Amino acid sequence: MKEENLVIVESPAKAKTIEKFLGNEYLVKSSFGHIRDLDKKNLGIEINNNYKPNYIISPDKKKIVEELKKLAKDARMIWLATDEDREGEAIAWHLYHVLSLTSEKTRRIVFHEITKDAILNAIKNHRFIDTNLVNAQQARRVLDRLVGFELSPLLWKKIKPALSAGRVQSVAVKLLAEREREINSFKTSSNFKVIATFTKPGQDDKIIKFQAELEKRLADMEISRTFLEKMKGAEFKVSDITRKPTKKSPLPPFTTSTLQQEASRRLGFSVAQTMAVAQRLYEAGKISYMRTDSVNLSDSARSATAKVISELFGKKYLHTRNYKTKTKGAQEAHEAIRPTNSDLQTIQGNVSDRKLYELIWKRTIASQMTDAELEKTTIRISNSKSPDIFIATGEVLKFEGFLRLYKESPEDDSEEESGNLLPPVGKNDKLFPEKIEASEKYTAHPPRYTEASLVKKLEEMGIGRPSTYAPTISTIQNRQYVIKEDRAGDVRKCKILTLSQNTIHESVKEENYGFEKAKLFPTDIGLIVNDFLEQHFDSIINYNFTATVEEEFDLIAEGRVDWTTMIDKFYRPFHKKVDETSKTGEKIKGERLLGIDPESGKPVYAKIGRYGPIVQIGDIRDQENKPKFASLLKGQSLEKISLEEALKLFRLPRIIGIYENSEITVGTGRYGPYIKHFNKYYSLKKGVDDPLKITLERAIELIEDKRKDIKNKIIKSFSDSPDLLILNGKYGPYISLDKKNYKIPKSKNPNELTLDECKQIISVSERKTKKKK
DNA sequence: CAGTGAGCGAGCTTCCGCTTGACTT
Repeated sequence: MKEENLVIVESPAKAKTIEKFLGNEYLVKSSFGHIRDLDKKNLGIEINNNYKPNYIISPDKKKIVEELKKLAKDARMIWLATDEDREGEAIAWHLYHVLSLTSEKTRRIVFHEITKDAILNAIKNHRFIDTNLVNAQQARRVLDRLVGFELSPLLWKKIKPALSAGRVQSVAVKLLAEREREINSFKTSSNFKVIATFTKPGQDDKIIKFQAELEKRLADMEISRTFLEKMKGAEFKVSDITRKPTKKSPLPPFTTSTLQQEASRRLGFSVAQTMAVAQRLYEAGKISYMRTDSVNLSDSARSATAKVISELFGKKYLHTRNYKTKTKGAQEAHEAIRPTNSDLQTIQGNVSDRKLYELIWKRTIASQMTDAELEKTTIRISNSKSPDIFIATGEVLKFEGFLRLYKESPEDDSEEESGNLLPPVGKNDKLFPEKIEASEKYTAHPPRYTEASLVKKLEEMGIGRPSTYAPTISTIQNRQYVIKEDRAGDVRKCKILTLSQNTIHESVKEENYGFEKAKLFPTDIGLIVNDFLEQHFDSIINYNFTATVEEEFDLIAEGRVDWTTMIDKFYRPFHKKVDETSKTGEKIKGERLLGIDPESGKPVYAKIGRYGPIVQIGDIRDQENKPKFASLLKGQSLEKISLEEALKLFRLPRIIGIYENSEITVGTGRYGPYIKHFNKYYSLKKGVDDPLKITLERAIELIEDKRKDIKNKIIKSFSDSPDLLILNGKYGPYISLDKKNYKIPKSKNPNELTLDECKQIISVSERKTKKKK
């Protein structure tokens, strides 16, 4: 009798696992997350009916809901086993109503780990749906909808269509905008770092070389020179030695956010890629659930881990521990991300799957290993000519502990890098400097965010959830508030003064700096939207907003505040502000006057145009001479572009030469820089070609490349009908005619299609699309 | 994937959190 008991969880993979634990009088099904949501067609909330939410069954859930309805009807008892957090409670509540359940045949159960004991225990301790917690979720949902669906249309009206704003995404953009401006206003300075290289005879007459750094940095070149002059003929001795034992503890097992960070740092994964791989591993039963904010391991997982450590490394390396989460607002409905089978060090599968799995395995095992023990030695070195002190530090690993398995940073992996090996010295030992070098060091601006470091920051601020980190990062890129890219660095000169053999030598070293790899840059639109929101809706995108409303959601969950009262208090002033802002002022274009064009005497502006950032010579109101426009190039921004750079852009389009008796021109259009030849367009390679500098040779190369590509793309053409082509596209072969594309049935070989067959495929598909309409 | 412009004004866009597929022309 499988129909006796119906258990509903959120994830199908979880359902499969649980079914194994429970006897066959239990049928375990999943809801695939939320089954209902606010109506998307309008606000989905009846403002004047005490904020009554208008829930509708999500289109992609209709099938599963029908199935669950049927099963629930036949079952004797329904166990709602969704996650024990706000969202999980709401899912249970929606199920209860949508499936028309009754309190007699419904039980609410919860467990935080998927083990037999945990589940049987949950069944014993069943309860009923917590309405207060459900109401806290409704408040969360309604608030997010109100903010998103009132602010977004305001942006369409004031800035441009299809933009968006929200409690989470707008804060993410704000973080990037603020950091970018910090970087723009950062003034680089330099000072001099002084390093002395000493030699000391070690065991077996081996000479040990080691370095010591001057305790303070010197302000400039002249001061450095004076200092080195003073060091000529100075005598050095050890004035003090300290040895201090230190410990390094392992990091806790992975949460969604820390997994994303480590996979980014060590494997170079984007956050979306990490989640896609983790999802595969989860569905294959290799790892526990990958969307979690908990660092907790179940008792059984911990003892399995302990067994592995004892077997692989011995008891000496075992130190089981419980980690406590420090994350604000963590709901801890699941375990940490861990391997389901601790014995499995690696898995079959593609490279990414294997690498991510091994990372998870190592981190989990290491979390239950002993601390690493180190000894840090500090040698202070004084000299006869000045009171200044040189300091040499070195670290020796006494016991590797968890480091045997999991190095803290990728750099730790290279053994010899671990630096300065110090010689055995005693107090008052004399030391002889081989050379002393003062080299110029520049201060660095605050780092730009990567996808992963932005997630980390959001998590620290308690904004967003494990299930939304990756989608949020995608959203701000899709809206083109932010672009992820590499940017070329620059070269600068570092002055070096070297004292050796009693003479001072001056040299210059070139240093690369400022190279950015896969960093997030706010775009002009991102900055303008952010400024607009900051100006009018600071209270919403303020870093404290989420924290404050979370406190209120907690009060609702405790039954101390009515959720509609809370929403009303928020909505009234908010909506008033939206109305006011909507009425006043005109479109925001981020316009900036750059200066006067020396040729025409007209003003030059930078602003957002219909298709993105542009520069403009002349006024729009000038009826006789319409203004001239030019698009900004990649890497340029409205905020930073200078008059000189702007004027250069007007040199496009320009003719760069003749090829095949026809002019080649270079310009920039709405899709970026291009070259034009015979009325055909060829895009320039992003990040490689500069339209202001491109040569005729390179342009011809691009034209020939594109011609080759087109040739390779054509599988078949017909002389009777030159417009009809069989092409090789991203999704395989297809037929192209009059800018429309048609799918080739799987049964046909594209190489053998005749013209008549093609025409038939086209007419069949035309008929189909007509029918749809 | 193809496209390389700049006041005609239709109808559309959008939030955050739960969870996985379908299959591109």
